Amino acid sequence: MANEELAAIFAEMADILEILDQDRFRVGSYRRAARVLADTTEDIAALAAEGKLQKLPGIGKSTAEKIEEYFRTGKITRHEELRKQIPLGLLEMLTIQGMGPKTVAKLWKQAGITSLDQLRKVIEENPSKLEKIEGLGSKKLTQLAESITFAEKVSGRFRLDEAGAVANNLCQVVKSCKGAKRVEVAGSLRRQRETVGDIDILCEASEKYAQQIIKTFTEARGVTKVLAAGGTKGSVIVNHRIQVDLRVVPSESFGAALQYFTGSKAHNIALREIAVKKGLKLNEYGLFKHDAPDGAKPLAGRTEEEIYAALGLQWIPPELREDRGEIAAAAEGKLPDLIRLEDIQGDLHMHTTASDGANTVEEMILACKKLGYKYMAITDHSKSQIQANGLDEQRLADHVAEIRSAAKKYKDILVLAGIEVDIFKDGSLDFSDDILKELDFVVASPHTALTQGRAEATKRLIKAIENPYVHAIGHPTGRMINQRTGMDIDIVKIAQAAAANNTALEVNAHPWRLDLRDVHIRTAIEAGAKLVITTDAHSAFGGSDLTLMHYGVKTARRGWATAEDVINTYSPAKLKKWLKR
DNA sequence: GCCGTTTTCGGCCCGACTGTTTTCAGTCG
Repeated sequence: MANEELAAIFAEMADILEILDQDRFRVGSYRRAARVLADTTEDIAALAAEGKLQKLPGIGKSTAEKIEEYFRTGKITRHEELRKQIPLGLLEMLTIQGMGPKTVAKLWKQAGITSLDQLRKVIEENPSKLEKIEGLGSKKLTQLAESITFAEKVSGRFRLDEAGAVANNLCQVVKSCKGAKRVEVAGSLRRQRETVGDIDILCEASEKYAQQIIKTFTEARGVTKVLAAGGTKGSVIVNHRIQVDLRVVPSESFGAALQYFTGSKAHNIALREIAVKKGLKLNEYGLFKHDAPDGAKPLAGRTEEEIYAALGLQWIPPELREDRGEIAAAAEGKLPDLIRLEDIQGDLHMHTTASDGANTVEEMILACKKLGYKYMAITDHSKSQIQANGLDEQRLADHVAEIRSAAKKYKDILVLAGIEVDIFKDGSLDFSDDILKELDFVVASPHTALTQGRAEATKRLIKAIENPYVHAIGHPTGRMINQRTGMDIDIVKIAQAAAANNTALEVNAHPWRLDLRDVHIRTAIEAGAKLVITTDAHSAFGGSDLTLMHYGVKTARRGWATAEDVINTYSPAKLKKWLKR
């Protein structure tokens, strides 16, 4: 995908410039451009062709020219030139914790080390070679060696379910400490990004308890390494895998610290720039007058709300804090009224023992009732999903009869008889229209041929969207987080087709999927498409179950979704009407 | 390299922790 390739190129140029110790503001500009390019669902090639690249924030004349060159020639001359100026192995060295551009440059220029492999060998076999380098003592070398080993074992980012479990355990440990008041998760986990790199925990406590709380934290069960343990901050590795940072802050700064450590970094920078323009200074202790002396009383800091208010902004929900336009919206009082878990009235994608689920139709009905749902749809797999025990026409007929019979027993929940029908690679479906039209709810999903190209994949999904008997497209890209990227789709075209045909696009809530993803959701809404948030549950409770809904809701919030955008917030009557559309 | 209802030039966010510094640089978030 061009967006990601371009983002990678600008990020790499920033890295190289940093190693070469060039203008740090230019480095910052390249990094911002990289982030904006990675975030946007706009068709960059089209913008380039129309000369409209500069409407993207952070893209100016020079960057626009580079992007245009990329589409014209397939490369960026400045990028190629920069790559010739350093050994490319340095870029890999830069990814190691504790090693930044200055250290990489020193190792390269003073010791001739140009790759991670080489560095590891030198530290192991001949560390005296590095002694002459200023700033690299034995402790630093040990730390670097450990970081290299750690990087080999651990793959970058963690899914929300993995990180959430670790965070909950450690929050309990911190909460149990003497003097600990509020304990909150911050960072990308609070923003509910689809993956998180590390976990940030914040604890409200007075200064006299801080040291002991940090100590208890660094000695918690599961901690396999202590990276730092200061007076207000502790940092550990849990289970040899994931880094967890704890900050202990006093009550009067708790809101400021929560805001600060929730990020994102880009959001915070934008916020602090607003503060500066107002003659103020924002840090993790509060909002101050620009020239306030140390120890001055903050203008705001106890809660996040008062900080945003003092900056002239609506409070911004964490899921929106990505510097994707939320600050301008908050300044105008135009933030969306985001969907909440309580808005969800039913689940419209789930499986039973009829295909590959663990529970019967009636068990799923009881589980949905227990969650307070007013309606539900049972959507087992279609016949080509042989490995998932997909239903053929005859078994489907029996299954539907069973659902309708069970539904009659439960008057207080509307039970829809549905199917998750496979979308083949050409966009045709696993059942004929004659079969589909007899069903109450049809989710059409791609399960195979997930590596086809963008144009083909887009055409495929649009064909399914245009089928009059299809109500929703299930996990539209088929991606599995940290496992497979799924299909590259033209979300604008797909959303336009979905809006025109009144077909909903699924936000699959399973933390392994989260598909559609946040930026797709936002684009889909802007194009007028409706969403349906579902769990794709394969059991009633305990595992891949109906309670995963909150992940989908939070992902939808990250896509700026309101309840009105999501069909399973409708009342039963409104939903019934929508189904007959 | 970007950006502008104080600027088209001259700014560009802020602090903790570590290691090796005898007063601070580098890294991180």
